Amino acid sequence: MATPSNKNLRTEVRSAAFEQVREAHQTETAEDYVEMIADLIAEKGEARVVDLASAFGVTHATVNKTIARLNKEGFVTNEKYRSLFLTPKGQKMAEACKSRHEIVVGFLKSIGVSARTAELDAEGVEHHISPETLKAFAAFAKKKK
Amino acid sequence: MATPSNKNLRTEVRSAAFEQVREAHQTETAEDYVEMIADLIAEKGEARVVDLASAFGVTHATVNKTIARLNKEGFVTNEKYRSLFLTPKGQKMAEACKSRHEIVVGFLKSIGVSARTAELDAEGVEHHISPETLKAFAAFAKKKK
DNA sequence: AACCAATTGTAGCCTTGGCTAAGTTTTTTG
DNA sequence: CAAAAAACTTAGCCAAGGCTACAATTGGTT
Ligand SMILES: [Mn+2]
Ligand SMILES: [Mn+2]
Ligand SMILES: [Mn+2]
Ligand SMILES: [Mn+2]
Repeated sequence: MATPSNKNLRTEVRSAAFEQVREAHQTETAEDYVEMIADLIAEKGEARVVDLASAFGVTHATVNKTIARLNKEGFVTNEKYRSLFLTPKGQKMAEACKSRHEIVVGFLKSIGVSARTAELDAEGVEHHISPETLKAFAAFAKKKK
Repeated sequence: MATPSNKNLRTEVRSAAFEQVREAHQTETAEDYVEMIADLIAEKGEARVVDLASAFGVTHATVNKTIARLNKEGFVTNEKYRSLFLTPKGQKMAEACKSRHEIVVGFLKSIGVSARTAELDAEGVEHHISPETLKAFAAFAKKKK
C-alpha cells in the first residue's frame, strides 16, 4: 500500500492536477467572454463594451483591455467605437462553452441544488471539468430526467 | 417568460456568479497551500519550501513569495531557512479544505468518474462549490455508498 | 448645427502568481 | 572539518486582470 511507486503516483497526480488548474485559469477569461458575446448578440443583436462590463461586474476599462488580448489571440474582431464580433474560432469556442455551461447547470440541479446556486457555482466549476467528467454529468442528468 | 423582472434576475445572477468566481480565485492559493502544508507535516513531519514547489509544480521562488503573503495574512509562520508551520487560523482552514477536497473527490467517483480524473478535476472544482452544493455532493456520495 | 450624455479608448497604477538569476545559509559528505 | 550540495532568500522581470482618471468619439436632443 505505501510502496514507493504508489507514493510517486500520488505525487505525480498531485502536481498534474495543479497544472491542470493553472491551464484552466488561463483559458477561463477567453471562454467566458466569447460565451457572453455570443449571448449578447443572440439576445440584443449586438455586444458592446458596456454590456460586457455590466454582465461581468467589472469596469469598461477592464473589458477593453481583455478584448484587446482576445483580438490578438484571434477570438474577437473589433473596430474602434464599434460593437464586438466573434471570429469563427471564437464562435466555435462560444458554442462549446455554452453547451458545457448548460450541462453543468443541469447536472447540479439534477442532484438537488437550487436553480440559483446551480447558476452561481456552474460559472466557476465549468472550467475545471474534464471531458470525462462532463460526459458523466451529462449522462447522469439525462438518466435522472 | 420574457418579462423584464425575469431578465433583471438573470442579469443579477449572472454578475453575482462572476463575482463569486473572482472571490474564489482570491482565496484559492491560500487554501491549496495550507492544505498542502498540513498534508506534508502529517506525511513527512515537516513542510519545506522545496516540498511545496515540487508538489505544486512551480519554482521555489514562487513558493517563497506566496509564503510571504500567507504569513502576512496570518495563515503561516516561518523563520528564515526553517520549515513552515500553520497558525491556528491556517490549521482550521486546512482541515475544512481537506474535508471539502475529499467530499468532491468521493462524489466524482460516485458518479462514475475514474479515480485519476476525479483527483485531477477536484483540485479546481473544490474552490467553486458553495456550501449548498457541497452538502448535495456529500449526501449523494453517502447514499450511493 | 450645436450641445450633452453615453460610450469607447488610453494611460498608468496595483496585486497576484509565474519565471530566471544570483547570493546566503544550512546540511551532508568525503 | 572543509568542500560540495542542497535548500532558502532576494531582486527583478513578465502577463493577466483588476482599478481610477482623463481623453476622444458617437449619437440623440433641442
Ligand atoms: Mn465561467
Ligand atoms: Mn459560463
Ligand atoms: Mn485546489
Ligand atoms: Mn477556478
